[in-house]
Amino acid sequence: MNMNHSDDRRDQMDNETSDLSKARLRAWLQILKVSRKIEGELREKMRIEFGSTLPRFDVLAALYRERDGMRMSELSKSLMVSNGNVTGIVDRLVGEGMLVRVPVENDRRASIVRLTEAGEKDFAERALVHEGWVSELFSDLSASDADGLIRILRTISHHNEAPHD
Amino acid sequence: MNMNHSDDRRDQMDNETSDLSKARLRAWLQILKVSRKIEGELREKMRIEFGSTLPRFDVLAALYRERDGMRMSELSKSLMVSNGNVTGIVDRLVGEGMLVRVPVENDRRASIVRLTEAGEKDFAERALVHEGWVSELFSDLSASDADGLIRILRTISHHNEAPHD
DNA sequence: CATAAATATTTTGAGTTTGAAATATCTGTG
DNA sequence: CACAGATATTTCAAACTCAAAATATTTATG
Repeated sequence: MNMNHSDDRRDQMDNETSDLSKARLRAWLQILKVSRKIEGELREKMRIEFGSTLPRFDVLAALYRERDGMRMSELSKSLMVSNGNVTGIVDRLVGEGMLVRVPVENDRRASIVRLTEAGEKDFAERALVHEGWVSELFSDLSASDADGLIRILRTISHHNEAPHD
Repeated sequence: MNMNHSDDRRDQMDNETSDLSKARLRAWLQILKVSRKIEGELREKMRIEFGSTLPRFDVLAALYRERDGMRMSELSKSLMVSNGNVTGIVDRLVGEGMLVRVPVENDRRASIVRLTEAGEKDFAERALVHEGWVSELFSDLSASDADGLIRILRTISHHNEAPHD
């Protein structure tokens, strides 16, 4: 009966802080837990089976989807890592003969990175094995739960989308 | 009509590879995408608001839940990172006056790491702000979707639990 | 056309991360 | 008690990661 505006707001905050907010925090911590666990498993398998690493696999995967190659900036945006980071990974993959840097016509600042023939062939094989690993690690995930998971995660991604370009 | 055993198996594999297996791979990629995006946001906020980092926050959080302190090995197991990693993070947090290393009675190999009074106070404040950030980043996540997400992710965690110790 | 601003990439320095090796200590077996 | 193996932690080298600074080039503006 004696509630004023600040009481209202405080009560609302308290509820949010102790219930929904906590549930979201738990959800985030669970996402973190699963992604760390799975990344750890995949990293070890990559190392043992392919003598390679996850970041390299990610770069190869991005370039396998874009057979005409990508610019460094496109690559770093697509992988959500910094430009400087991609430089190092690509350097190593070039050293391994998986990638080549191709100069861009009419823009000498930029270069296109693309898979070599060997890189394409190697990655195609690795991708199949990788998919098998993931399916195994997620073998308790039914088709409907997979769909549910994707739907829920998309609502989160969309909210945190890069401000409209 | 003319199917033999190997045909059966191949068809089954093909179905799994092209359907359930692909759905699970998509689910994994979506987990990865969300966790990278959210980690990036939180990293930036940590840096700007607290002049600190996520790994340090994670260590403080683990020790805030265990006020009597933890051993280095417990800490690294709890955070799912390597021993050597924790050593460096703890070194820096000790340097900042947030943590202390306390020798363990009867075992001179080990030491217990725990929050200092200042560390406890600082972290308590940061944790509240952090929870607010997460709730904001997850603001499109309803209570029931948060619960659904947690349930599904738990089925994945449990499958990949450390082999019973 | 000069040149300021924008863009693409690399370099740099600090921090994080791993896996393996090294160090120190403890425990169990003879 | 000796000492082999187990355990706890640190050290190490290589890789990854970021944010900021530096470099090179292009574009737009006066």
